[in-house]
Amino acid sequence: MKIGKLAARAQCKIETIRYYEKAGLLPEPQRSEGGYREYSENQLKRLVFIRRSRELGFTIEDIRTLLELVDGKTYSCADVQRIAERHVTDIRRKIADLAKLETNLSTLAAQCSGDSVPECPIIDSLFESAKD
Amino acid sequence: MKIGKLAARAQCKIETIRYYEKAGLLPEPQRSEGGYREYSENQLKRLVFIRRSRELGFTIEDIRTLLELVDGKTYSCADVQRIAERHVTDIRRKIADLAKLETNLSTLAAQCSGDSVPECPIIDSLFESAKD
DNA sequence: CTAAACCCTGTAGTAACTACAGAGTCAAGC
DNA sequence: GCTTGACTCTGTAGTTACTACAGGGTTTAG
Repeated sequence: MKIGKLAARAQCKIETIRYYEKAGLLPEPQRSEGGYREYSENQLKRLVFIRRSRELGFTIEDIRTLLELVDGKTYSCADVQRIAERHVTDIRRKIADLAKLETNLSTLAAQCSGDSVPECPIIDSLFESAKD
Repeated sequence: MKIGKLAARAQCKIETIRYYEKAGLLPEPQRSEGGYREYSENQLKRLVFIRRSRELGFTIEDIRTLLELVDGKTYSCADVQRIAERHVTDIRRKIADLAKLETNLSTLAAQCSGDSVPECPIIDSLFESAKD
């Protein structure tokens, strides 16, 4: 199958596939006489693996590691679990940061009068130098 | 004061200040004979405003808008509130996305045996084509 | 046989910085 | 007077994970 078909079946863009190839996540595929990339079902599986990993928020680096483990057939469940748990920790930290932000910002927004006057607690607070 | 002092007092890097200048958030300051940037206390206040806005997660574009409102002295509390509330909505969406991710990923990680065997529910799930 | 649909490479753009390289300026100490 | 070190300057390239062209070549349907 050619790259367009692969992209449609894997639900990603053609450029993204070429990007993954350059990044070393997908091996260079065979080429047709005219120089077109030709993909197999296995390549499709691999691409879906990559897409799903990205949807779970793994970085390209993480995915490279996961694929190396898979390719080397040397991976253990524990290796993968370790990568996943580090990632979960990251996500939890991000959530906590955003939650703090949300609290701060909605507190400030709630203090706004909503009037068309040039006095605004948000602006005032941004100009203050102190910080909690 | 020169850029190094400004950076120290505003708690940001020298390069960041020059970046903000290029981005149009900070006006081009006066120069000394030798060509060094010279800053006033007002410039410091403005930079702190920018830094604090960034800490609250506003984009450079948002900050440009806020500063235009402030500079034009035409801003109303309602304008600012609108920008802030759009941002809060963004943050809430991001939190929800991350929370979903966290649930998925920690469910998967919990299924891992943690053994040094090459069978792993995470890898298996990534290779599946179906998706909820 | 030609026009549309597909594919190719390579480069530049995105956000918000950060990190140099290679050069110039300034103040203090000897 | 000179040197050394700390500071600053501009300009460019790198970061992440793509996306969007430009300017070509290939394939296929009518």
